[in-house]
Amino acid sequence: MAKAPRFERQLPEERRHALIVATIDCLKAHGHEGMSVRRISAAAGVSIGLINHHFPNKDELVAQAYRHFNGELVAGLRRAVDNERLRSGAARNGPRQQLSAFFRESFTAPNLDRDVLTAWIVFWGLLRHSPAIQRVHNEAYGGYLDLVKHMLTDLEKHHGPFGLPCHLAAVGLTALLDGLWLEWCLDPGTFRPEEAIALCERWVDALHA
Amino acid sequence: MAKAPRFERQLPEERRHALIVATIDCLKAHGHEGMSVRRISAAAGVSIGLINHHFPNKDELVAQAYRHFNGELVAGLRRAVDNERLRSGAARNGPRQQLSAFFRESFTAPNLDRDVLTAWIVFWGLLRHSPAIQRVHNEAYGGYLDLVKHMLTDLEKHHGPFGLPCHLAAVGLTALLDGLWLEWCLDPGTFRPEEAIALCERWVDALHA
DNA sequence: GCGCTTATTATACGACTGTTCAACAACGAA
DNA sequence: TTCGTTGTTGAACAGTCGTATAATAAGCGC
Repeated sequence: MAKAPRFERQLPEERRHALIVATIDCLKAHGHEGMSVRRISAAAGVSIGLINHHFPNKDELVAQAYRHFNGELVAGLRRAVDNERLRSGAARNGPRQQLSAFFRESFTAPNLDRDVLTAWIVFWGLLRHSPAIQRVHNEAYGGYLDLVKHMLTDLEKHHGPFGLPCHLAAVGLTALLDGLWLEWCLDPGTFRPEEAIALCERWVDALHA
Repeated sequence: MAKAPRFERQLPEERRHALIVATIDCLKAHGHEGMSVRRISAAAGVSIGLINHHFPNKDELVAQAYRHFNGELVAGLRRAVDNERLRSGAARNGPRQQLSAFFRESFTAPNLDRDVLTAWIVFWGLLRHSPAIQRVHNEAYGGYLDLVKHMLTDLEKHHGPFGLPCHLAAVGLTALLDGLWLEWCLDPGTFRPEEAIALCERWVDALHA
């Protein structure tokens, strides 16, 4: 009877991805205390030393986890918007409907999740002092703002000019979105997700004035 | 020649306050890494053990630092609003002008400060898992929301009804304020503080529609 | 001056941190 | 089967962490 192998070798790429996913899980579950090589390696089911074999140091692992985390979020939102754009049906699926889809996606699972905020807070906390996180942030967070800005320019093209510069409109809408999302995650009892969506809808409608 | 005393005894109340202030300084300067008894005691100019003499444990010290931190913020904002209310001059100082003063105060020093966000992020990060922080949060953060809600009810009384429930208006305004403030602190290059104020003013003006 | 209270110090402890490194072993190639 | 590559392990290292504890001394009442 052949003895079972004690572990399975994997391609560096796969293993790195597994470690990144485990890192995100740990940050969502335990916040800042989850950002330790021992918790992460345990969550990934590997030994402690493997992290430093596949990543130069812990900061780089966390930075790549931030890239993946932000990428998944933006991809999910973009997918929801595209689905709305390509949807067939009676209703017209113009820029305004796409924005509504964006709002709905922002304020439903898996985005509206307290654990997600827990991870975000860890990344925000690292932003000031970790160059690796800063590098990823500059490249990744722009994608979110571009998505919002693109939808707003489309809206302005179809429904007439706003009462304020498009850049400012994007700033204001992302602030309202992030602020509502933050408030709800910090204290879900204050208001319901549908109310947050309604506030966003109202804000967009007030642009043409 | 009498030798100088090696240290100065202080009343527990004074020492506790000094330690709380040192804690806030450390959190603003170093984020989560500043939340260590060694850094805090060094910043306060005392030995390590003194913290556990005046506080049952570190969590309690941080929680009281949170209370003081939030209290100072709310007090500063309230003071700015009251100054506007009691100001003599040609312009009428009704609820609308008080809101403007509130916005100006929110988006100028010492409130609009990246270091302040650094401290906030630490507190947010503790909120999920530290009962001590939760206790303070429930009692302290309500003061901020009450302030906003009170100004909005005053405004509604003087300038006619809003197009949405007052509770929702307060939720939306605090979200917009916090979101703008968060965005600016994370990346001050995206927009100028005056633009944030303008967005808030515009949001309030759009309430009567 | 002496004595008492207690604020304050400094050390020690065990637990945890990130990183290094030598030994191990899985798995394809020859 | 044997070899070589290298993904993987786990112990060891030097730090830092929060807390407990004993020794110290400042400052007040007498």
